[in-house]
Amino acid sequence: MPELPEVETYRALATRALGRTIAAVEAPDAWFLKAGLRPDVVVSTLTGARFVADRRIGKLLLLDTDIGVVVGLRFGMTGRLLVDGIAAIARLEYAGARDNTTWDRFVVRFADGGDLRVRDPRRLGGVAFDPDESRLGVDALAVTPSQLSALLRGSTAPLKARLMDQTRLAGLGNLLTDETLWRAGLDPARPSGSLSGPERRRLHRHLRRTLTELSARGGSHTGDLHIARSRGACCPADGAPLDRRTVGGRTTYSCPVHQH
DNA sequence: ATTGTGGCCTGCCCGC
DNA sequence: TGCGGGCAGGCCACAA
Repeated sequence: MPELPEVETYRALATRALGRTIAAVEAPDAWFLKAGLRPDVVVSTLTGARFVADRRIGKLLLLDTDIGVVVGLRFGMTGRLLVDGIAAIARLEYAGARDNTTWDRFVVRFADGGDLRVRDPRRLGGVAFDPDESRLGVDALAVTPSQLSALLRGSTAPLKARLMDQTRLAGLGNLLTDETLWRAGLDPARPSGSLSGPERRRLHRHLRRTLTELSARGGSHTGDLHIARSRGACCPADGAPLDRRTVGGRTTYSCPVHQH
């Protein structure tokens, strides 16, 4: 599903859409529009405008326009971005293999004939104008060791829940978090504030490494833990049967032997 | 304020 | 072969 690496790929693809005049907008699914946005408002506002910058904070893709409005795109767990018929990601975990234009929830047509579209089978994503960027924490790709320590310190919430709290750290979803904690040898259910200094530094190191490695491999579903889980239920590191639990309200896989 | 829970949405997989 | 229940998780509203 779209976590930070996928949305970063979407952002790079969206660069193709910059500077092109918007000739038409289709918002066929009013439910997909968030924060009170209405289809007629989306259409009338964006028609004639142009995107001038692409940005990303965590899993939120931001497209600045030349009229001052910022278009915020969220992709939920099955949303994909296509520009000029090019998909940033061909197939998405959990999203199904088929392509279907009836899943296009938001389409921007350019005067030159191309288009930008959000294709989301399960409709868990959304489009908003001027999303509140201050509600998102520091981006997981940019977080410093001291920032990570600060957001963990003093909290009794499970480590996994804290790392997935988008208001504190933006970009990690279920798969990336499980993979990072598995690599760092940390129990997802540990109280966040219980980590020692060395453990926090270890977590930071593995967070960075996991993000860059999985991005290079092709996405948040390419982690060693995730791949192993689909084959069997044994830890790829030490062969122990993996634990399957609910932590922070999410299905969680971890190794009882090397994660503490 | 912080932490926890349930519901939204729908394609797909499994068992009958 | 068809059917139905359960599952997946990002995000938000709401409860404690």
